[in-house]
Formats: sequence, structure tokens, C-alpha cells
Amino acid sequence: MEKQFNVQEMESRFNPQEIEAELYKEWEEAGAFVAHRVEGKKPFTIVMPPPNITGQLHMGHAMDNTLQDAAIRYHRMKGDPTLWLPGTDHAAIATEVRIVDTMRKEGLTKDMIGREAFLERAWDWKKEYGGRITTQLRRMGTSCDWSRERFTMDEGCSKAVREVFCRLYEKGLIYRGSRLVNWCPCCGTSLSDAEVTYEEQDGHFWHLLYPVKETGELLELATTRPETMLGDTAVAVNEADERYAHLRGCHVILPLVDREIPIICDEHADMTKGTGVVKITPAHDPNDYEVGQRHDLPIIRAFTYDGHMTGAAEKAENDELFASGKAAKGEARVLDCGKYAGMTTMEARKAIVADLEALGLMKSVEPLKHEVGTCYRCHTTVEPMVSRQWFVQMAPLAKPAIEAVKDGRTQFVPERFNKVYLNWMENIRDWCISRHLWWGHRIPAWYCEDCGETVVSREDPTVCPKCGGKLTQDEDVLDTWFSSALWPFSTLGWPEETEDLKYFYPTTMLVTGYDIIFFWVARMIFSGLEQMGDVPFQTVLIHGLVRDELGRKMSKSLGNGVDPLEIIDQYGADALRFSLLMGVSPGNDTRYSKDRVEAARNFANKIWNASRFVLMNTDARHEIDPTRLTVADKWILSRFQDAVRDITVHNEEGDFGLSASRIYDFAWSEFCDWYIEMAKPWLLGEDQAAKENVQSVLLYVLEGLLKLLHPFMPFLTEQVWRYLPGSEGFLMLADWPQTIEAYDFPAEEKEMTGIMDVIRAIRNLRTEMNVQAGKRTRLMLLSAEGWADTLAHAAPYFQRLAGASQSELIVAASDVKEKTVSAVTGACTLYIPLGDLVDIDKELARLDKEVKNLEGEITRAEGRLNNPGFVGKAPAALVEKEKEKLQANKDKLDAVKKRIAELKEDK
RNA sequence: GGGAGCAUAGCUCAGCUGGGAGAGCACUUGCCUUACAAGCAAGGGGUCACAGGUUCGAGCCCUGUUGUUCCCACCA
Repeated sequence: MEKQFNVQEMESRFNPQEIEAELYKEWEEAGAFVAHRVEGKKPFTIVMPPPNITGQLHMGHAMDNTLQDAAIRYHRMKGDPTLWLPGTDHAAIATEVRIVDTMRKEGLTKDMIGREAFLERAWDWKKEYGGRITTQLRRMGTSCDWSRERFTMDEGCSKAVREVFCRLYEKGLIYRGSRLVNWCPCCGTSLSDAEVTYEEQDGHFWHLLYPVKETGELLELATTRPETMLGDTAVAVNEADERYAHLRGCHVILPLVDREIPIICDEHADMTKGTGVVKITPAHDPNDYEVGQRHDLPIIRAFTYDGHMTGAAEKAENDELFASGKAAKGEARVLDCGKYAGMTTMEARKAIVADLEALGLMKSVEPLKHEVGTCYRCHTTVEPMVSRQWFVQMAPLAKPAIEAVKDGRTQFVPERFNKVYLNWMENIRDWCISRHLWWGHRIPAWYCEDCGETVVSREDPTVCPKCGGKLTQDEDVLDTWFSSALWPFSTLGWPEETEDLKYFYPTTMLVTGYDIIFFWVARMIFSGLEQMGDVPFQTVLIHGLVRDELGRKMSKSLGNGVDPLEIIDQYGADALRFSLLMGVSPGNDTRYSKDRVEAARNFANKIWNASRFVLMNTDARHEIDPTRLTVADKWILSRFQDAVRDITVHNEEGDFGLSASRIYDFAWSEFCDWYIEMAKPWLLGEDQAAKENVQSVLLYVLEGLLKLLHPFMPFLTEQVWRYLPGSEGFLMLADWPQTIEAYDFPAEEKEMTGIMDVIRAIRNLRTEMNVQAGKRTRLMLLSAEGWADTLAHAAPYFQRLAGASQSELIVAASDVKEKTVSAVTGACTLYIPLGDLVDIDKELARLDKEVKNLEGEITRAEGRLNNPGFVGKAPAALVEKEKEKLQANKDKLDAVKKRIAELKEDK
């Protein structure tokens, strides 16, 4: 490839805005994201959690996709056949609500335009906005395979949905029945249990009095929802409750409606609570529904599905249903609420309370805080309603799904989420899957108008197979999560036996937030096991929520959301990505903070400039000549090895936060702060061969660094890659760095540590003595045993990094003829002649302090080593290390004491 | 009512299977040293919530306490 990128073009600041879009386009157009099946090689596969078509990219997406992209890019570089499959979700309720909203602004309702026209609008909406979120994902740098992009309502996914529905129905695992379900009066549909979220609300406890027919006494009971009383069909007491023993078999006259209802005994009535008497409203309360089932009580519905009190019209319709014999088993009877009919439930509550008060049947009211179920979409209080819906029978499906996690075929990371999952799965109840909406997968069930037969079919039937009568399709659609539950295999072509399906299923990893474990993860697991006979993924990497700077959940209502796109505009995608990884641990929430993004941006700039420096000093690529390596060269190569090992391990474990920190530290503290500085003397020197050697090491480490960093900062690293001499193709497709044993140099690492200590000691002295930064000072070194050679060769480092004008090794303290300041390190005692600046008393004070430090260390180490427990039980290597440290400190102490003696003598 | 997380520097948070406490930001001091002031160097700052326990050794393991956040649950 012709070199097109010249380092002279590199500006002193990294400008992500100029390159991101272009780079992304090049990657995509070159097909770099496209997955390829390689037989015999194990693929690494992730299916992307499909964002809603109504959605805008938010920080949660940003984090989720950054993690996935990091994993994908890492595995792609490692050489695994890698598939990251993207797509979007039709989001039945969310989308429908939005469309209805926009229609309302035009003065339209669903009923006015009809189903067909509505769906047309919905598809238009999808066309218009469905692509928005994928465009936004591209700006994050997500390297997913867009050629395989799917939509939960595309043809293939729809076919999968229908197939699964039919299979489950045929197995008897899907059924239709009248049950008590959660109903959102605002969205006008049933909800699954998972879609109800409980919120604490201020309410009241109303104590009502119901007259007993047989004895005339007033029975006191309490309720938080007096408006439900119209639907009461019994009053329950506990069988063991002596207080009410005399009332067994009696009845109460339900006030306001004068209906006679029985007093029953049921375990649900808790003697210890309130008066021990509880009213039973089977049609509008989950507990009461259960009681009603046990005692075969009538179910009387008093509310309409849009949150009003029922009246004569609803009753008439209901009566007709029953008269025709078409009423389902368990169907509720409807009450004409008379004067309350048509009121909202809240209005009815007030009216009923007032009326009861007037009758003297309201004993007392007390305030009460209680948990109220609300719709997870619109936060309207959900109304438990008896309604005819479709359900998935969960017990048989949950069993294998529990086993799969228990035996580790699917593992949550961090592990603690196993428990969350298992707890939910073990207590799961049947899943209400029908939604009273139009946007979604229409339930493939038809009902015969003549004989009432139900037909569930893969192909649309024309006439009733039983009687030839006319069929009408069920009006409702499926829960949006029904289709997303199939995502890991429907997107790979199921129910067809496609090559992709055979090769990529089960997928390797799922990355998602803990907030949708129930909605989605759990349902994918049992669906995968049921339809594919295998888990949908091996690992579920769970991350937390991105909160605002105050630790609050980002939400539309609070208006505290941070738009990732704005951050990208301002700081670049790499900075945003890095800030979402570094210092974040799996499963834990994190706070967005501008400081963090700026730190990440600064890091990007640091890498940019380090690269610029290396490239400005390197015109060509040279082979590393192992015979010419300096101690600093060996040190950085060895440190690089170490970084590669750590980062690789962390990446394998999905611990990208640790990877990011590790690379940050290596790049900044070791490569930039030390190695580049140490390379300068050679780069500026005359020795051409030595220069080329340093260039080769700089390039080698820089190139490796770019590779290690690429999964986290893809744009920056890819851009720099283009400037590297001899680089070919895309960095994103380059090989992950290998560790090379020949580049492990433990001895030189030790040497360098000694040299760095000396440099720090010199810098420290100079600062303390207020030596002007530019001023060069002589340096005399009295070597400790075994360090003379190292120190002699380190002269250029002392000059370059510690302001030494020259450094000389001396053989005895007596060689120092001037007034000096001094310090003792493991490698040497060092002297800096500073003439009149030197204050001997101050020197002595400082050295005294050092003596105390060392003596403390020595005491500690000796104490440890004299402890038979430690010597006997601690690992041998540790004991050895401790001994070495003790000896080193003793040597150092000797040197310090010697220096004190010298000073005192001079004085 | 059940379960889980968190409590570490002024702030936000890391800290892998137990082996002498870390980062970023903020702060102090000195530097435009020819890659980077979005930078460099030196520095201050922590009884790792509290109390017990296990261990030669505990930020890390166990028990309890306090504070805090969250999840689940039919408490009328």
C-alpha cells in the first residue's frame, strides 16, 4: 500500500471530529464488520440487544455497546470468526403509544382510521425512525455486521414467532383463558407480571362497616380501595378466629348496592391484621381472585377497561354474551354501578366514601403508605382485571431453564446474578402474552363465528375446519418480548436450518444491563432451550446503569439525561467509550461525569502525541537487534509483555474496566513518562545503529500499544496506525499482540527500577533545594554492591531526566570534596554539589528521618522473619522476598549512617 | 417480609483466588524541558463504616451492628 499519511500532517492535538465518520465509512465499505464462517474454528458471537425503534441513543446504549464492541474487536483481532448481529425491536406498546400521540395532534384516533391505516402509519414510522438509532450506533464505532441486521417484525422473525406460537400451542403450553391480569387503563392493554413495577404511594386505609343480615351487627373491615366494594362477592374471616365464630354461614348486606354476600372462612384472612375481616373482590384483586377460585365465588366486574365504573350499557353487553353461551369459563359478570356508572375509579372512590359516611358506615380513615403496582411504560396505576387473554404456561419451560444456569451451561457474570435469575425463574407464574394493541405480531388464532372453534395455524385459514363457518382472527398482538425472546436464533434464520444458525448458535456472550434480566434474558434462555434444545448463550455479562453526576437514574421526566451524541461531538467517541469503561466494575452502576470524559479525552491526546513523537523520529521500520538492546529497551519490552498478559486475561474475563486501567497506566506512566524520555538521548545522538535500534523498540511497543487499545479507542488507534511506517490494512483486522518469551527481562526490570529510584531521588533533592529547573548540576554516585555497571551506563538517563550535567562514579565518600546534598537509594549514595545552597544541619535532619524510617522497616521485617508462624507457613518466595528486603534496608541504613558520620566530620 | 449491592484520599471510584493501600479530578510547589500546558516534575492527604472472629498475616474470608441504594413479594 502506498503510504499516504505523513507525520507532518499530524496536529499537536487529536481531532476526533475530523476522522471518525470517514474511518467508519471505510471500515463498513470494506466489509470489515462482516462475519465469516470458518469451519473448524469456534466463532465468537454476540447478538445485540435490539434497541427500540422509538428510541434515541442514550448512555445505557452507549455503555452496553461499548462493552460489546470491545469484546468483539478483541476477539476479531485474536482471530476468532466473529459475529456481532445488530437489529431493532418493534417495541409494541412504546411505539403504538407514540403513534397514537402524534395522531392525537392531528385530531385522529385509532378507531377513526382503522387497523390497516394505522399499521401503515406504524411502518412509515419504522422506516423513518428505525434507522435513526442505527445511525447513532455507528457514531459510537460499533463494529457490528450490518449486512445481517434484523428487525423483530421482519419476515423471518415473524415466521419464527408464528412457528413458536404454534408449537407451544400444540404442546398445550400456550392457552387462552379468563384470568385476573394486570391491566393498564392508560395503555389500554394487559401487561405481564414483569411489566408491573411497584411504587410507594401515599394512600388511605378506610375502615368500613358492613351490616350482618342475620345478627344486625356491623362488621368492621379495612380497605385501601373502597371503590372496589361494589364488586365484593364475599367477606372472609379466618376459620380459627374465635371473634367471628358465631357468624359462620351468615351474610352481610353490601352497602350502597344492597347485595347479600356470604361470610366465608379462608386462610387469606389474617387474624393479626386489622379486624381480621377482609372483603373479597375477585374481579379486581389478585388475592381475592384466588379466594374466589377456592370458594367458587361469583366474579363481578365494576370497572371498564379504560378506568371507569361500569353502567347499564356494559351490563347489557355482558348479559348478552352470557345469554349466547359464548362467555368463556371464568368470565366476569358486569355490574351496573348505577349512580356511579361512568365515573372514573377515582371519582367513584370519593363518591362512595362520601355516601358511606352519610350512612354512618365509614368508621375511620387513616393515612397509609403502600406499594402500588404501576405500568412500567407510563407509570399509571395498574388495575387488576379479569380478562380473557393468552398465556404461556411457564412451569414446564422454567424447569430446564433453571437447570441450565444451575449446571453452568449459561453463566452470569458477575455470578451473583445467577441468584436473581433463579429466584425469579423458580417463582415464575404464567406469562400473559396478549396485548390489546395493533402494532406487533398478531396472534395467529382464529375463532369460528358459528361453532366457536379456535384455530391456531401456521398458515392463515379461510374457513372453520370443523364446521366450515366464518373465521375471524384474534384482534390482539403479542407481547413485544415474545419476539425478542427468540432473538438469538430467529435472527440466524430459524426455523430454517441455515448455515449461520448451525455455525453461530449457541452464541457466546450476551451483554446487557441487570434491569432486563427478567424481561429478556430469562425468556431467551427458556425459549432457546425449548426451540433449539440448547442455551442461547454461554455467558451473560451484566453491567449496571449509567447514572447522572448526582447518582440519580437518568430519566426523561427528570431531564437529567446526557446525550451521548453531544459528548461525541465535543470529545469524540473514543473518549466517551473509554470513560464508560475505565474504573467501572461488572454489574455495578456508574456515574457519568464530565471529568471522566475529559480524562479519557486527555488520554487519547496523550497517545496521539506519543505516536506523533515516535513517528517524527522514525522514518522507516527496523528490525529489533537483540544484541543492541539497552537496559531501558529491555525494561519497556518486558513491561509490555506484562501488560499484554494482564490485558489479555482481563479481556477474556470480560473485565474491560481493568483492561482499560491497565493500558492507561502502561501507556502513560511507563511508556510515555519513562521510556520515551529515555529514548531521547539515543534519538538525538550520533550513533546511527543505536538510533535505529531505539526506533525499532519505540515502534514495536507503540504498535503493540495501539493494538491493545484498539478495542476501546478504535478511531484514534486506527488513524495512528495509518501513519506507522509499513503498516498495512486496517488495525481492526490486525493480529492481537503475542507475548514473546525472549522479551521477558526480569533482571533488567530490576536494574531499571534501581535507576528510576535514583532519578526520583535526584529530582526530589533538586525540588527540595529549590534548584532552578533549567540548572544542570553535577552528580556523584557511590555505588552499592553490584550496581556500578548499571549506574555507569545510566549516565545519559541522569542527564536527560534528572538535570545532571555529568555523572561520575566515585569509589569512596572521601572523593567528595565539595559541599553536597545527598540521598541514599538501593543502588547508591548520591551526592549533588550545591555549594552555598547546602545547609548541613538540614541535611542531617533529613538523614535522621531516613534512619528512623529504615529502622522501622527493619524492625518490622525482623519481627516478621522471627515469627515462626510466618517463616513456617508463608510461601517460600514471600519469605525470601522479605529477607532480601531486610538486607537491602540494612545496607541502606549503613550507607545513611556512614553519610551522617561524614557530614558530622566535615562540620 | 425475603434477597442483593455499596460503605476505601476532599469528590467519583478501582483494588484478580488474603502477603506492606491505588487512579482520575481537586489541592500545594516549581516548570511553556524541541510529542503533548488536554502537558512535565515534586508533594500533601486514608484507624479501607463499626465491633468481634478465623489466620503467621485481613481492604479482601466468617458473624454481628449501623448507614445507604436496589430487586423481589398477594399483606386487605
